[in-house]
Amino acid sequence: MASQKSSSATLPPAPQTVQAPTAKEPKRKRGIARVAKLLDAGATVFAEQGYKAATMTEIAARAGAPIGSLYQFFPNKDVLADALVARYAEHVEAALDRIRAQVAEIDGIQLADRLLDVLVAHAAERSLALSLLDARWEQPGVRPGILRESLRRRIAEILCLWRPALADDQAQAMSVVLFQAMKSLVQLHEEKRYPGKAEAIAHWRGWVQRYLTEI
Amino acid sequence: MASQKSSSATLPPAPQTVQAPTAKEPKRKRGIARVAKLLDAGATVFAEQGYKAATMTEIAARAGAPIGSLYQFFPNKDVLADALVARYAEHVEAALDRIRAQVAEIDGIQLADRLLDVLVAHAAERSLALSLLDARWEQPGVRPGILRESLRRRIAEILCLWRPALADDQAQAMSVVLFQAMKSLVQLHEEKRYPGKAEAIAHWRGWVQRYLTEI
Amino acid sequence: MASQKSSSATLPPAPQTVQAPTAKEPKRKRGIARVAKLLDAGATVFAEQGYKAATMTEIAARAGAPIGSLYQFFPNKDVLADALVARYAEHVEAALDRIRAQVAEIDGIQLADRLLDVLVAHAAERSLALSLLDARWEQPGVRPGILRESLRRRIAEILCLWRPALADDQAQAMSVVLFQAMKSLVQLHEEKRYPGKAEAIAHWRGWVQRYLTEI
Amino acid sequence: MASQKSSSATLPPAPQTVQAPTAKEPKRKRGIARVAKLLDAGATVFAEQGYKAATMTEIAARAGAPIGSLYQFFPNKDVLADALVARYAEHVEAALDRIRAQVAEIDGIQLADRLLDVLVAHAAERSLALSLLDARWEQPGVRPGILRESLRRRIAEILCLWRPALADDQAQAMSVVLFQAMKSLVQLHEEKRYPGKAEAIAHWRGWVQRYLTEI
DNA sequence: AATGAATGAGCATTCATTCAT
DNA sequence: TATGAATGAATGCTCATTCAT
Repeated sequence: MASQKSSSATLPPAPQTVQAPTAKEPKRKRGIARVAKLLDAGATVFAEQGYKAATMTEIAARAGAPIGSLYQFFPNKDVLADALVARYAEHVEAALDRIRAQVAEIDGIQLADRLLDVLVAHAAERSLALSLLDARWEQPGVRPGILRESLRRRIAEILCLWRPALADDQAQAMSVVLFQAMKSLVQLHEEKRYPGKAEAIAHWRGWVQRYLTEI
Repeated sequence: MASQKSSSATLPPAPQTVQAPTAKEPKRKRGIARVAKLLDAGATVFAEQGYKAATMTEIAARAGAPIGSLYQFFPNKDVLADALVARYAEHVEAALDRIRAQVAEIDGIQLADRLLDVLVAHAAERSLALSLLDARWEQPGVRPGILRESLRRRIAEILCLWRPALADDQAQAMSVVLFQAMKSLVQLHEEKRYPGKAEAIAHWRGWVQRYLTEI
Repeated sequence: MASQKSSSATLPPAPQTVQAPTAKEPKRKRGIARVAKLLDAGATVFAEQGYKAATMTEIAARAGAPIGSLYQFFPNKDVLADALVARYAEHVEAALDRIRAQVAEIDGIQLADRLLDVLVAHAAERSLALSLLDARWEQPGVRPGILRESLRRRIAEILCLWRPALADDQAQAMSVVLFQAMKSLVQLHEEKRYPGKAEAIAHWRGWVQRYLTEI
Repeated sequence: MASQKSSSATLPPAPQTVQAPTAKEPKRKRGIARVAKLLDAGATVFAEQGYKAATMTEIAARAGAPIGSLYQFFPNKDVLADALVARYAEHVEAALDRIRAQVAEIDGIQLADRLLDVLVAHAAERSLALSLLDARWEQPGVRPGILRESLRRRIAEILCLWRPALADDQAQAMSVVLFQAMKSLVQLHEEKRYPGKAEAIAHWRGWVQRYLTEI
C-alpha cells in the first residue's frame, strides 16, 4: 500500500515508536526467496488447519526452512498472519485500481462483471484472510473492518468516476450493495456443487448487471 | 435429517460404524438442566475465544459444573461443538418449518420478509456454528455442506408448496439464490455501521421481495 | 504470615481481584507431600543454577513429578520462587518471634548471640531467597525491601521490649546496625575457610555483644 | 595476581591446558576503543538484566557494534563476563595499592576511612562483578574466592606495613574483619533509604575507626 | 455416579554461536 | 578482516483427557 523501495511489498516497514513487532524485510536474494516460501507455506498451513491449530514448526518445515529462519522474518505467529492478510489486501486493491484506470471505457455490464470477478479471482486468498482475521480478536495489524472499509471506499470511488452525475451518498449506498453482492457471488461459487448452481450464479450476475445498467 | 427419534434432539445418537463418541443423553431432570447449562457455557466460550482457544476447563467452570461432568455428557471437545451446531440447525429448521406451515396464507412480500428474518433472527448462533464448523476440518459430525443443503432443500420445499405451479428445477435454482440472499442480509446486518447501511438493507429486502413477487 | 487454616503455610491464598497467579494449595495427602517435594527440588535447583538457569523441567524431574504437576501447584516459575522466598521469610520471622517471647529473661550477651544465630541458622535458605529476589526485578510478590524492612522492624521491636527505656529512634538506628551485623556474620561464616576465620567470627560476636551490653 | 605481562590487563591470556577461550587483545586504536565500548555495554546490560537474561545481541547493539565484532574479541558470553570481573578486580586492587603507597603518612582514622571508601567507591562495579560471579558456578575464570582472597591479602599487607609491630596472624584476623566491615558498609549504603540510615553509617565508620585506633 | 487432580505431548518462542559473504 | 543472517536445541507453559477416590 504505502510505497516502498522495491520489495515484495508484502512486508511493511516498522517505524513505530513502541516497536510493535513487524515482519523483517529480507536483504539478500536468498532471503527474498525464503520469505516467499515461508509466506506460501504459511498460507497453505493456515488454510488447512486454521490459525490456532497451525504450528509454526510445521509452517517452517513445509517451507523447507529451519524454525529460526521463520522467526527471523516473522517474529511471531501474528505477524505472519498479518503479512498474509496484507498480501491479500494488496492483491484486491490492485485489481480494483486496475478497474478504476479503465472506468471510462466500460459500460454497466462490463463494470458489473469486472467487479464481480475481483473477489472470485481471489476467493481462496480471501477466505484465508478472513479466517485469519477473525481468529485473532484484539490483535494489532489490519483489522477486518479497516480492510472492508478500504475496499468499499474504492468501489465507491469507481462508481463516482464511472458516473460523475451520481450523488455521493447514492454512491455510498450502492457501493455497500455491490460489495455485498461481490462477496455473495464468491460464496455461491464456493459452495461445493448443487443442483442449480450454474443458474444461481447466472441469476446473480444478471441481477448485478441490471443494478448497474439501470443507473 | 429433520426430527430425531426421541432424544433432546440436540444430542445426535451415534450410528457410526466404529462408534464415534457421541453426546450422552441426560436421564434425569438435573441432567437435562446441566446439559443445557453446559451447552450455553460452551456457546459463550467458543464465541468469545474460538474453538481451539476455548478450554474445556473454562467451559465447565462457566457452567458451574466440574470438568468430569462435562466429559460425562460430551466425551470430547468435538462432540460439544457438534452439539452446538446441531442446536443451531434445529432452531433454523424449526423456523423454516413454521413458515412452511403457513405458506398457504402469505404473499410474496411476506414470504420474502419471513425468510429473510430466519437467519437474521439467529445471527449470533449462526456465526458461532459457522466458526465451529470450519475450525474443524475433517472432523466427524455435521459437515457445513450437509447443513446448508438441508436448509436449502427446505426452502425449495416451501417454494413448491407456495407456488405449486413452479417447475422443480426452477424451485431449486431459486432456493439457492434465496438462501444466498438470506445469508447476505445477515452479513449486511453484521457489519458494524457504515454510511448507507440502512439503505443497503432496504435495497436488499426490496430486491428479494421483487424476486418473489415477479413469480 | 497471615493466618491460615492449617496448611503448610508456605502457600498463601489468592483472593486478589485480577488473579495474580498464586500457588494452589494441595487438598489431599498426596498433594501435600508432592508440594513439599516440589518446593525442596525447587530450592535445590535454584540454589545450584540460579533463577534463570534453573529449568522447570529439571525441578519437576528432581521432585519425581511430571511437569504438569509442578504447574498444577505453581502456575509459573515466579510463583515457585516466591513460595520459596516466603518460606524463608516465615522461618526467620518465627525465629525472631521466639526471641521476642523470651526477651524479658535474657541479658545483652545472650540477646546478641541469639540474634546473630538467627540468620546463621538459615544461611543457605537466606542466600537462596536473596538470589531469587534479585534475579527478578519488577516481579509481584514479596519484594526484597519489604522482606528486609519487616525483619528490621521486628528487631527494633525486640529492642524496645528488651529495654523499654530506649528512645524510639535510637532503637531504629540500632536495629539497622544489628541487622547489618547479623548479615555480616553470615558472610563471615560463608567464606570458605581462611586463616583467622575463627578469630574474625569471635571478634564480630564480641563486638555485637559489647554493642548491646553498653546499652 | 597483580599485574599481567603486557596486555590491556582487562583481557587475561589463556595459558590453560585445553585452550579455554579467552578475550582477544585488540591490536589497533580502533579495536581498543571498540573493546572498551563493548565492555561498557556488557556492564550495562548485565547489570540491568542479569547474566542469563542479558543477550549477546543486545550487548553488541548497545555498543553500536555488530554481533560478529563482539565475538571477535570475546569468543563467548562467559569470557565477556570474566573480563568485566577482572576489570573490577583491577580497579579495586589499584585503589588498595594507592593506599599502601601512602601508608606511612596516615593515622588510624584516615586508614579506616580510606579503606572503607575503596569498596564504596566501586559499589556498582562490585555488585555487578559479584552477580556475574555467582550466576556462573563451575565456570572457568576468576572464582569469587580467589578474588576475595587477593583483596584480603592486600589489606593484610597494608596493615603490616602500617604497623610493622603487628604479629602476622593478628594482621590476618584483622584483615578479615576489616574486609567484612568494608563490605558491610557498602551494603549499608546500598539499602534504599530507611530511618536511621545516616546514623547507622556513622556508627559503622566510627566503629572501624576505633578498631584501627586501638591498634 | 461424580469429581477434580494428575498427566505429558505439544506449542510458541529465544538466543548463543557459526560461517558464508 | 568484518558482518549479520541463519540455525536448532532448549525453555516455559497449556490443556484435552483419564482415572483414582
